[in-house]
Amino acid sequence: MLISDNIAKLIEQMLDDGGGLVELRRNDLASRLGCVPSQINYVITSRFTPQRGYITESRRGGGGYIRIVRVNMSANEYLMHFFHAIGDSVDENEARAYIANLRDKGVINDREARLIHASLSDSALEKAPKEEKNSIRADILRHVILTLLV
Amino acid sequence: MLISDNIAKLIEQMLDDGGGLVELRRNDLASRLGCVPSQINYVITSRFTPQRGYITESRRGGGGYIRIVRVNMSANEYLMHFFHAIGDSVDENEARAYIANLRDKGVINDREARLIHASLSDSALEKAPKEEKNSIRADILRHVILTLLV
DNA sequence: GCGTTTTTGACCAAATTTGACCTTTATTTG
DNA sequence: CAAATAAAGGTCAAATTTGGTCAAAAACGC
Repeated sequence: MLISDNIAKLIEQMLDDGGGLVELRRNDLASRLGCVPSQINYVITSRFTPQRGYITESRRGGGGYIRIVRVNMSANEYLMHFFHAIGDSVDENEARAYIANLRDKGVINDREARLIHASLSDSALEKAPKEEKNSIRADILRHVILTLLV
Repeated sequence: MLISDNIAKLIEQMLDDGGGLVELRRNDLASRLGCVPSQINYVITSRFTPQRGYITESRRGGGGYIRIVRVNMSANEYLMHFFHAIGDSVDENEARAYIANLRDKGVINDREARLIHASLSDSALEKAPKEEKNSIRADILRHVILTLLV
């Protein structure tokens, strides 16, 4: 297992323990997991993004910290949030992140998540011209989200 | 026997062992079989296609992999009937008819039907070039149906 | 011989890991 | 109190580790 995955797993754990909120010390975490401190930043910027439903903030200096909050909204709020967050281009990984999020929040179930992913996968869109693939994906995702709104 | 056939045979073997799912490292497999890595791609794109009932996805970078899922084509008679009926072009009306049929047969529920329709609608695919719109729709529909079989 | 499939390899793209150097904030010291 | 120092966290780019693409060459089948 990758170091980054371990870092992410531990942070998720801490979020669970903290009811969706965690405040960590970057250097502690890094030395606990045997990695360089900047790798913590890498994991946070690559995995704990707003698109995946997290908000982060931090502070330097003595008593510094990194705070991560798992966003919690109603299903419709989530859908609206994502609907607006979708720009005019979404790559497969972003799509995956959105879908995983909706599934984790219980807005869609597993089967629906797989269904939506199938529609948005690179593989399904392979015939679309490269330049437009991501904007088509964004359009599909937007349509799907509208469909889910009550 | 062709190298490609050996690669395919080994992957099938791995799929058997993994209950229809395998995650492989391209470079490992290539060196194990004494071929160049790109030949693995060739085999996957020429033999492990959605049309033949396989779904693939991959990731680059550290911890990268190629994942292949083999769908159980005999799991659902109705779905397979539709799956095989899909040509390489599906217009919105045909798509609607497919979806309605699947819903009437109880293979998908109302919400799923709406979800799938959202992905296949002309409106969602408006950015796709006119000449390819219907073949992209066919690809998406195929992927969706495979997903329902998993 | 000709068209298709397979084989190869050079070059590309993406994700991760590391480390040197930078900025901000709190605390200590004169 | 102001300056110095210590204690965080931030940035960025290079190196590394994977897989992807594409086109030329070779092999195959008719």
